[in-house]
Amino acid sequence: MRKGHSDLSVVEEVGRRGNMREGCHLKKGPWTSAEDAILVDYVKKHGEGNWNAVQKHSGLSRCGKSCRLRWANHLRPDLKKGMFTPDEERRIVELHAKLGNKWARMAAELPGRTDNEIKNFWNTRIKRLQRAGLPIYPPDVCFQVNLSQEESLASMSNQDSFGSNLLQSDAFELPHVEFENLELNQQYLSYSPELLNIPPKTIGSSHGYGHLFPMACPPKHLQESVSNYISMPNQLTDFVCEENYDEPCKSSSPYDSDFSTNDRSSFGIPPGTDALLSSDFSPSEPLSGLMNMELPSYQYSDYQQDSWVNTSVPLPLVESVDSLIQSPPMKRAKSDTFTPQNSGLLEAVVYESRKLKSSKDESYQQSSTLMLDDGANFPLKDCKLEHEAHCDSNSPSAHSAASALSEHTPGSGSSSDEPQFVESILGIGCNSKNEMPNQMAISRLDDFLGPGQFGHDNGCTRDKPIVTDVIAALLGEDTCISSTF
DNA sequence: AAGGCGTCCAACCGCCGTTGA
DNA sequence: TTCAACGGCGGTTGGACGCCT
Repeated sequence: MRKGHSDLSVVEEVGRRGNMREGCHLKKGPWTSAEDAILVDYVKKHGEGNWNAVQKHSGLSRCGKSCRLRWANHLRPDLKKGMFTPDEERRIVELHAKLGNKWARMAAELPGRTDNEIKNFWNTRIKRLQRAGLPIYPPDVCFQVNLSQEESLASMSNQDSFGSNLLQSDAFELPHVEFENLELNQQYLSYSPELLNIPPKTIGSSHGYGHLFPMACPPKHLQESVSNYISMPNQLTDFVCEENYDEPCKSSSPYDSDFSTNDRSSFGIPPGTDALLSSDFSPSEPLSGLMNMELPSYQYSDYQQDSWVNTSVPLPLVESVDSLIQSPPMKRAKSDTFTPQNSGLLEAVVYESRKLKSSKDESYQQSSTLMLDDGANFPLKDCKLEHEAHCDSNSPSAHSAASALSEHTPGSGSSSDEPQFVESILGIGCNSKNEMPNQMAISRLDDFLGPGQFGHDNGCTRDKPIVTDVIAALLGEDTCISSTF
């Protein structure tokens, strides 16, 4: 019980809502110990459930809902009180990566914990990470989630020949990329946590999660060392390689040892998951302020469509990478690489005008990127619209996709969002190389468009050649880039 | 000491699915 | 089949508290 609430007000319940009857005088506000005792006594005698009867039989001036909530969150004998243990925290992160904001389901997996507790924990954690500009999922969690989801995806798609073929192939083959020259591990390890812009509380509180997260603005020398690796443009600025600074980064798995394959996960986005459908995400950008917190599992930041441009054109110059790296992320988000994603209408207009201008001025490669951009717009927009009419709103992916469509479109419907749309489908927003083998990308497109829609007879069929061209172009360049390393 | 600010968390709100009459 | 009651769930609110200046 909180202090200072002895003066509980008795309020007239409007009776319009829920199960409250009109005219009933029901208490609101904090519960007193006397009320608790009454409720406990009642439940002991009658068991849980039938909460509206509590008021009738026990004289409690509380609505059934309130009784249920009180019991479930505070009076249940099996409740575990106190701070979350490190294991529990980790479990919550994993579960959230898998389930999204399904607090009740998460609570079911954590004996003695309530959905409210977990929700509060998550929300404060999210806020903390947001402030620090950090991704919300640690790499290992992302990887685990990805693995499990890949497995379930594989089993689910047995009936779908298209998907099945993809999955039976090396759809999720992780390209082997080596970074012999990359001494990032060592370099990162040499940094003490205080170098990171992470509040000490964050670092310490999550037992390994806080300091695991990338920082928004790494130290200059780190940026410089990182900038040598143009394969990892700005993402690297945010990357902290492994869970513990005080231990060398171990290459316990391809995932762990390979930046190029794990960088998506490194930024808190489980690869091969709904996140790819729900939105583009940007590991290279902090999540600060712009992240949609509701996203199932794979919260995303709504910007960074430039990253796909970065990866779909030939390798950027080192200088440009440097400039990217050395630009404070938030500043960059509003600078010349900004997108209207989270901006106002005015910015969307400016973005459009710049895009138009650049289509005239830019070099072949740049313009080809824009062509990709625009080429992708067209068919996918059609498909998108058709899909919206067809998709099962109950399906998580459909929901995610719908979210992506709606939430990605500030001021609703700026076509400049379409590249992001494509990007989000293909999952190349954060890092186009390696992690997205061609077939996987197509598989995701198929997922997005609906089971079997892509590549089958459906409303999008007429656009398929264009779509595939776009994908091929993207992936071709992807492949090209990845093979460079 | 006091005010501002951020964090925590209990409780409420409103929507939705289920159930039973 | 319809409708109301109920219960579950996720989002949001607002007060207490602690830290900082």
